[in-house]
Amino acid sequence: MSSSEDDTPLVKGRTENGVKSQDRIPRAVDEDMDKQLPSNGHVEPGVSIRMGPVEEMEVDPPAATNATGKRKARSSLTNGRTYKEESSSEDDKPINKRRRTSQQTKKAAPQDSDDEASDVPLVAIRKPPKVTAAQIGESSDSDTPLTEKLVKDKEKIEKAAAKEAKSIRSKEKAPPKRKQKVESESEDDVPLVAKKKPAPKRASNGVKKPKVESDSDVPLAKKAPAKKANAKGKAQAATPAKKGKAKAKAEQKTEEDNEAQEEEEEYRWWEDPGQGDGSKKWSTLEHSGVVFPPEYEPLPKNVKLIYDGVPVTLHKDAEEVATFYGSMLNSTVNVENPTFNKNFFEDFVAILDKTGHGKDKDGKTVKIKKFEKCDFKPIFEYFDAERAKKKALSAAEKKALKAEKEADEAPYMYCMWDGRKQKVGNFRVEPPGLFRGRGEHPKTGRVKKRVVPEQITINIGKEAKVPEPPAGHNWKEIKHDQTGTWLAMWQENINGAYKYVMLAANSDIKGQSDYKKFEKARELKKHIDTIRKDYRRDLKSEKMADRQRATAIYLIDQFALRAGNEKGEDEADTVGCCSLKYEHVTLKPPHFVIFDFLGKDSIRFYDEVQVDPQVFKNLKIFKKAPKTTGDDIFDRLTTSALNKHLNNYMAGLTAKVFRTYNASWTMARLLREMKVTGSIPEKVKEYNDANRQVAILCNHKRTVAAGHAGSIEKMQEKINGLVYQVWRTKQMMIDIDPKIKKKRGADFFARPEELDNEWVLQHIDALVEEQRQKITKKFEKENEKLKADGEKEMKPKELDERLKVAEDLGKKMRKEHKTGKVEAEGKGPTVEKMEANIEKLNQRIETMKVQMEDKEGNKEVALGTSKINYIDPRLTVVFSKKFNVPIERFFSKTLREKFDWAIKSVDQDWEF
DNA sequence: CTATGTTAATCAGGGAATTTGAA
DNA sequence: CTTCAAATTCCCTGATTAACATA
Repeated sequence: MSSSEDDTPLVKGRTENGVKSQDRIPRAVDEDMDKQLPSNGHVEPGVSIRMGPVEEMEVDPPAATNATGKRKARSSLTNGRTYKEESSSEDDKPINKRRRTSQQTKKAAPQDSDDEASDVPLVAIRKPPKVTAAQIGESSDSDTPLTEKLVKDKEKIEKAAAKEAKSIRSKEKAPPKRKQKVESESEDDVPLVAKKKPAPKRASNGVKKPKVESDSDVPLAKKAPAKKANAKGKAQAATPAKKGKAKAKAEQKTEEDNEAQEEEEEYRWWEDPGQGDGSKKWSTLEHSGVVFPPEYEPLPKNVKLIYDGVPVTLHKDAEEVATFYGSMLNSTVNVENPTFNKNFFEDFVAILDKTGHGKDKDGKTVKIKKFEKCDFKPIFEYFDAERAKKKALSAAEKKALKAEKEADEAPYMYCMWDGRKQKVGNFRVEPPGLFRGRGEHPKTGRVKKRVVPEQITINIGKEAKVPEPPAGHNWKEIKHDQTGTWLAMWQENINGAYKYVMLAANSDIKGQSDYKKFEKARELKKHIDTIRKDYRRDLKSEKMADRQRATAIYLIDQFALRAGNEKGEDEADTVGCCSLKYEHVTLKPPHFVIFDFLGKDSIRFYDEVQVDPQVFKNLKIFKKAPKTTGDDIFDRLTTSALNKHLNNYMAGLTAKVFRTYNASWTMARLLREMKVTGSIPEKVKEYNDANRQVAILCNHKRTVAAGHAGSIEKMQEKINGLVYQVWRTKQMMIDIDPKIKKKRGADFFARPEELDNEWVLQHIDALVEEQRQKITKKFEKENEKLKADGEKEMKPKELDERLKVAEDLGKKMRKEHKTGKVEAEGKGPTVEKMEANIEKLNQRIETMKVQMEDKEGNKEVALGTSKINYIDPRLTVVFSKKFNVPIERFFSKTLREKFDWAIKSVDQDWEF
């Protein structure tokens, strides 16, 4: 921690704007942040001005701390209310964020009480932009704060339990289904064997077939039986009685197959102490190179781009670009993006200029000048039809096609890495197309060119046979770089980015780095206290650079921000911690901060949090005039400086480790606190809830499904229908026993307000319509049958007759609604029976409500990313073992493969 | 800047869950 | 009313590749 270095003014400071923050924070600033500073409050580097004891710095008015203030601040949070009620923007806030706020504010331990408000005029508080409506979706949330919902989790479970239990029952009751599933599973696994089997066959015509494949294949098959007993024993041990017999058996079988294969050569690298400490990643490496996408197939003669009403013939290369666009007309995200269209058209015209423009049917040149005059519809329709054709193929044909493709690609799917067979990840060269940069990427829509072998560098063992480039071509270069983990590489034409062919996630090498990642995060545990202590101290450092750094680490640690490297002009304008700009952080006295910015992938990060008063103060300083919109908040901090500092605490510690650490730590805590006693589905739900909290912490989002609003509405309608049914049943009670009205009170029998007259009438109409539809459908079907049997059809009059049932229903219900009297239904109706019915209905209403809330709260949270990248898989394995839930409930097949090391390496006492 | 890994959302396809229909 | 199968909807997975972090 060489402070002199931190001290040095950074070249990178935003001096262009004349905005330069002072190296040191003059006391005056801290005490009176209002006071304008000279824009060049620059102090000679190296001349350390001691500003007196740190304590003095916090003697600012707000720092007149006391325990009361502290408690006050806390309590106002704990119930998650005080702040919420003040928050004018609450309704605009995404639902998951609300939960986040309440949960996270708790995290930020307030230290000093703070009446900063009096101290400084408020920085303008921005409301969250309305733009976000789409992202946020219609917050149909009631006024129930989600905090409360969290607290009510237990209740939820109980309610959900009914449903879940049902689903178990149905599962257990349906052996055929299960069997089917098992079969398909085993079928799924078989190809693993089969996949490799066709390979040798193909070798004869493929020529390229490396002997690697067959080498590994043969012994596998031979040795397999030896392991069987072992595998069987394991499978049984791991999955005690719980499982249905059929399933257990089938699974055992497939696992056998798998394990027989995998385990044969299994290298339990996580038990190998000397593993992976050098930079040399392999000694021998054999592989077959890459698969190129198919050549462009010209459109049929009758399918053409139409320009200005004229069908035009294009040169093959230009036509290909036209098809890139034409085939994606249904992708509104792109086609309606002006930048996308502009970029595409620019590149399209460039190609046309090179290859010649279009020709009409007489061979006359048609110059393509205006995007608006291009009509790609015929091309789109052609592709659409092709897609449909493919879809319409019979299952057998599809299977055959798939098998063929697999056979062709088989040689590329695996490589030999230090003699062990390993799966390759992305062995297919990315096909040409239009670049789909996310967010407002300035280059979105540009043509991503076809990659030729001459661009591709191959990395392979010295002794290995170099894969043949396609006929008539050469590789760019052959390397034998043992420090690299890639097999092939090329540079893409849009951003000049490097693309690597590497091993699959389930490979040893990837597993090892995954393992190391989590071990590193675990190691952070040992240092986190020191780090936190230090940054809290440095929040008050008199050196601007230190103070900024401390503040940044605080944010990264507390709110899981990313590091935030600087970005170039031709990239989407997104930020992380170090690149936060003036407008991304809004201060809201006394010590709330609103973050609102676009993070990685242009995903919005919006959060209102409570921060340490000193952090609040610091941010205010960092935002001080003359800084304004567009200026860096951390103008004296770079990610590399930050990481360099972190590295002092622990080798290899960087900003991103905090995300891993906090995510896994959070998960560990949640799982530890969990004492579930319920059924397996209940436990799974609990796990998922914890997973969700981590996802929220990391701000992992997904786009709201297209039909989401609709399905929520549908659910709400269903609930309302049930509520109405409850009302009807209650009236039946009166019908049976008029005296009961007095006994139970009028309130009990009142129709809930949300079901107003208009709604009821509409509801009745809907019910009637539903009935009519049903009856009509049935009628038509019967008629069809009669016709098929050669008998004469029923007359339309018959239908009318039948439809009367529906009409009668409508009449009856409208009358009920008008009079408020409902005749008791069912045989031998009694008050008790009605009560029971109501109970049942209410039960259903409750479960549906829970379901709906879950769905709503989930609509934009993606659980997968945290599960794949942030949550130490060993936590899940431990949970699975401890609570006796099969790991399959948490990890899909691919994840089980990826986390093989975790599944095999821990027992239930392991801790993160 | 270059190079190499890691993390991330999206999309299409398919399997699972649910509903519907018929016996 | 139950059961079973077909139809439909829903949701998860896996593949893809962009976008980040880091040295």
